[in-house]
Amino acid sequence: MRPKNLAKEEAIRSIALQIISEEGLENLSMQKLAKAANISPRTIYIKYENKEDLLIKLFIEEVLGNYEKAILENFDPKMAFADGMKRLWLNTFHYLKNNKPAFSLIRYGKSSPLLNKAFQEKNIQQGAFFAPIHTFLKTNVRAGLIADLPHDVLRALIFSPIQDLVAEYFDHLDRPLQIITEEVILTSCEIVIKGILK
Amino acid sequence: MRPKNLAKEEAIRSIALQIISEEGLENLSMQKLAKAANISPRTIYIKYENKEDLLIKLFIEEVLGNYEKAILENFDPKMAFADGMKRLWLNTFHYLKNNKPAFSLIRYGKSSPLLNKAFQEKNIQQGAFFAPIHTFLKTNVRAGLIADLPHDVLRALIFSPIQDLVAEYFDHLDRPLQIITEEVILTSCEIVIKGILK
DNA sequence: TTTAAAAGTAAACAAACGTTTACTTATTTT
DNA sequence: AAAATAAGTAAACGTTTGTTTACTTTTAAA
Repeated sequence: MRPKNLAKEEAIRSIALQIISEEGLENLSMQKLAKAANISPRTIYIKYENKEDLLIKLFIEEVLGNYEKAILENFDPKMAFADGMKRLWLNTFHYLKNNKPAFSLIRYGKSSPLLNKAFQEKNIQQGAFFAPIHTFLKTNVRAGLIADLPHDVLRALIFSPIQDLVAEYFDHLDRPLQIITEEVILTSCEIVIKGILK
Repeated sequence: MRPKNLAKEEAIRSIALQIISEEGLENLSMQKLAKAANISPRTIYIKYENKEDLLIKLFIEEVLGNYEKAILENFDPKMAFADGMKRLWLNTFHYLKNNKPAFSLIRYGKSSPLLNKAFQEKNIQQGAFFAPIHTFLKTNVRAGLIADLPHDVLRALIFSPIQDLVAEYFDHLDRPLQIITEEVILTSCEIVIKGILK
């Protein structure tokens, strides 16, 4: 039998992300994607059941999977709190800043009911994404080092600013004065650490 | 001449938001909207040039306009820093929690290139949204009370957590234990204040 | 009371949509 | 070398898309 062309699978994913990033999820169509990837629409349906299946797999497996791997690089839940935080923030900053298409779909993951629902289900059924971060926060709460708040609340306090800072990095990209630098990220991280430490 | 039916205009806006919130921006169509609002598609085009115009006006004028008004209620840039922060956080929490359709479109404003671009342009050309907050932060930076960082960075540090907490409020709505309460919001606000104060 | 004109409707337009049908190509196994 | 079969294509399916055309209704002003 004929073996599948992995380059075409990769093209489907990367070009879908590119369209979403440049034109928006609401302007992604199967036919546009096929044309841009230089394949027949039918080829997409070999790998994916339908458009929703494509979007969900792209989001959960491709984007969130890679994002998780990148964020957790050189991170260990047993690190000292401030060190762990800085590692996570810098990993997030560098990965997202160099992967705008992935970042775009991640943002849609919080807007689109389809993607948000898929994320919740995955998070409940198959063990949470970013489990080491869960451990990290729990450990530091138990050690009495940081505020004793539910995990989801801590996550919002600690990681939403860095995601918004990356968004600002992209928004300011074409302006003369680039304000979101690694130095600003580290300063911001220290501010967040200061707030959360008891 | 026949006067325009304001109830129909209002229906267009509120039902559009409802569809976006329940089915996603990517599933809003002019025909679906017309049918749900019990009007002819043509009627939408009396008030709006086209679909993009509708979305932009809905986002900028309707949603962000009301959001701004609600957030700034009983707020004064001259308030003490902690008081101002708590006022802004509580206003945000109460308004968004009671206006899920508006919150949905606000989230799309950070995902969708169309809406994000419209926001940037409006923010630059016609004076910034949330100008009193700008003043508030600037004043407190100048007074040496809070970290001296660019306004956009301060905004990310201070307001992205509350928006994410509201998202979690909605995500947890149907679960037995509601964790995002006003008490949690105030505790979180104090943590953010502690971090940002010099 | 007629008239001007915007508001509004029902139905239709071409184009694009998600998806499938009918078929060809390429490769492994026999 | 033949048979089996998944990968892949080109073209089309019926539906829905955003938008418009042709027309009717409703009101304020003349």
